[in-house]
Amino acid sequence: MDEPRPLAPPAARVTIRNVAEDAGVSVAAVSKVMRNAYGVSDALRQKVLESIDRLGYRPSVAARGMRGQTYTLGVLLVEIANPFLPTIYEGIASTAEAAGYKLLMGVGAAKMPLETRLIEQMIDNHMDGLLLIAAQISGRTLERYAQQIPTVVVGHHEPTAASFDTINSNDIEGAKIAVRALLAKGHRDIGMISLGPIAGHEADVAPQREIGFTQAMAAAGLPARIFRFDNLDKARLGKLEAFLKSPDRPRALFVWSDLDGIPLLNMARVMGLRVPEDLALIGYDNSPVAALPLIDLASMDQEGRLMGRMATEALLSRIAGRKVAEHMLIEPHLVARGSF
Amino acid sequence: MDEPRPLAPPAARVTIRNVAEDAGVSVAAVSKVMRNAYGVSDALRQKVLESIDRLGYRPSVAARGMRGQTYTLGVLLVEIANPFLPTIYEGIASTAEAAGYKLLMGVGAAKMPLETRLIEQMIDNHMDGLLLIAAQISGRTLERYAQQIPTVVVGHHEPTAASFDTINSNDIEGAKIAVRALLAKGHRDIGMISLGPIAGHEADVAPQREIGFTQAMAAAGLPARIFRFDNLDKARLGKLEAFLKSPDRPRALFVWSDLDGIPLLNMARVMGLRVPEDLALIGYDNSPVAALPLIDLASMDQEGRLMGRMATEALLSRIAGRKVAEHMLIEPHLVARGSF
DNA sequence: TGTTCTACGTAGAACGGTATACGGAATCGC
DNA sequence: GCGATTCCGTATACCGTTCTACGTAGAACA
Repeated sequence: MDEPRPLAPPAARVTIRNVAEDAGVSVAAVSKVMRNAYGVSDALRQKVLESIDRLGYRPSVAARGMRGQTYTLGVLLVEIANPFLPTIYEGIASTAEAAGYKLLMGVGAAKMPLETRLIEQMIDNHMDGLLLIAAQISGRTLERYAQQIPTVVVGHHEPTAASFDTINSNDIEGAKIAVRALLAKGHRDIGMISLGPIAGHEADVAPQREIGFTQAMAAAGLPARIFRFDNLDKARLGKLEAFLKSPDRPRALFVWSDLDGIPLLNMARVMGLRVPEDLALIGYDNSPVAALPLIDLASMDQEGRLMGRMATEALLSRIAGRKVAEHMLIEPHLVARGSF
Repeated sequence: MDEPRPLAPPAARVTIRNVAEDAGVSVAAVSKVMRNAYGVSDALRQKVLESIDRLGYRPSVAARGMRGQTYTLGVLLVEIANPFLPTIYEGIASTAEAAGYKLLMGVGAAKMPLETRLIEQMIDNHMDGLLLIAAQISGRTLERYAQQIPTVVVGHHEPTAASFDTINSNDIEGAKIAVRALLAKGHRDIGMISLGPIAGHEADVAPQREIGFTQAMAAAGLPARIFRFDNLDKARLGKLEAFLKSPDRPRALFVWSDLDGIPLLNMARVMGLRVPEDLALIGYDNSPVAALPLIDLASMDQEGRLMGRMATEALLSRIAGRKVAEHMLIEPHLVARGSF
């Protein structure tokens, strides 16, 4: 064996200098062509493009970031397993690609310190903008970061935020739609399964849905019973089961998310309850599993693709210079299935 | 309104120079502390660390990447909706974090040109290494990229690759285990649902599982019937249904992935077939949905967390200088449930 | 024809770090 | 006590781009 060389130079990169030399022009000229900036003749552009093609040149994002744009957007996801993220991501990806932007993602795992580190990491990578999907961070912290980098937030209600945009499903209205659908089927004893009590600041979607639920029930002159189960509680499934078995549980349930709705429906059937006769259910997110015939869980659809597209468009316009914040709500709709 | 200012300077960044000035030392000294490089006294380190803390300094990844390391690993996922990726990702994330590396992800959407662009993007971002999860790219292309950046591939069999490592589940053995389990329950008329015919090069997991299936059936002296359904075919569900209805379909099925296994099981029950009496099923990936009592689909578990950890460790050792390729197989195990 | 524009192209500083070469002080070996 | 070695810290080149300032040539204008 030979000496422990310090990482043999791996196939030297083609740089802008090589292109300039090959095309017989200045480095700045090549840079201009890359950014299709002002002041390049067709003849020069042609020469440069040929050299770029011949040499297979790709600009270094890192080097670019030091002075100009990186044409990269950072996407921060709560957690990777969440079933309604893919549709949002689709909307983001197609819009970003059409605009010539690349995406790079980080996963926050629903832990705050990790999320802030990821945001900082994306700032450190000189990304041009940030898309936060269902992030848990507080609005104040977000305001601070948003002053350093154009930011758009999805799935986090912060309607008074000044330095970033928010795109949300109209969660209040969504809950009302679900309640009205249950009422229309003749149900009166309606409860809600929600998240909490810890994650309970109004920015999150669950409290918003609670508001809608409470209002819709009040409008019908009915009492609003809300049952909250902690997301991180390991015994959560057991508690949900105990809840189903309790004698005075509601006959119909609006469930804040299919994440809880699917296991609930599942347990109910296994316990021998007839759905919807003994227990009616409407969930939220319209996750793919809810659509399985064996599950057949009615659910509120959030138009994830549209949310993704709108969020990305907002971010691009912010990058282009917009300063005034935009806060948008998208109307959800009910996907009716056999569970209610 | 005022003039269209060119993006008001957003809260000037704290640079290494500010820290140096604040601590009264040279820029190089600060750099050394950051990289805990050789040649710093405790006293100096202390001063610098205090300044870093006071000023809230974070090094720019982009600037770092131009000469040194970025301490960032790129993770390329086939597609975001795949249910067995989260466990792999968990293994990757915990290992990388423990080693002081950050992660940034890209989603290939199972499209080759997109995948190559993402790999190039990660190279352009000066990432220190690449983790490709179930990428579709050909081995030859991978060899080329792997010479530019340390690379480890997961879920893609390429046992002779010289310039990158591969970490895989032992898909041949996994299929054999499933077949043996079906045989042990007395099933003889066993078929396999696989992917194809397009994606059919041996590097992918489905053909590997076909090999194991064929060998195990041959060992039992039974004929091996394989039914392939195209992944991208919009009418795929309809074809699966037609398959279930055909009179000579096998009584037991080994299904290459829960992605097909769950809809199959679902359709079977809806059609009134008894599982496992009329149709026995074993899937692959042990996705969370398979574990739902209403589904209760037996499935091969790939030890995703372990795969993620091993892949990351391999990548780190490659970054540290290892040049000889490693190819590892992890033994899967059956999670027995009521479906067979 | 001389002067002012405009369009094109270039040189060189800047970005924020890392790596290398080097100088001075303290320690070591004999 | 002296040269050699080790330890610590600094100065400076360098990474690959973009951006600013400027020079030059041809066109337009008077």
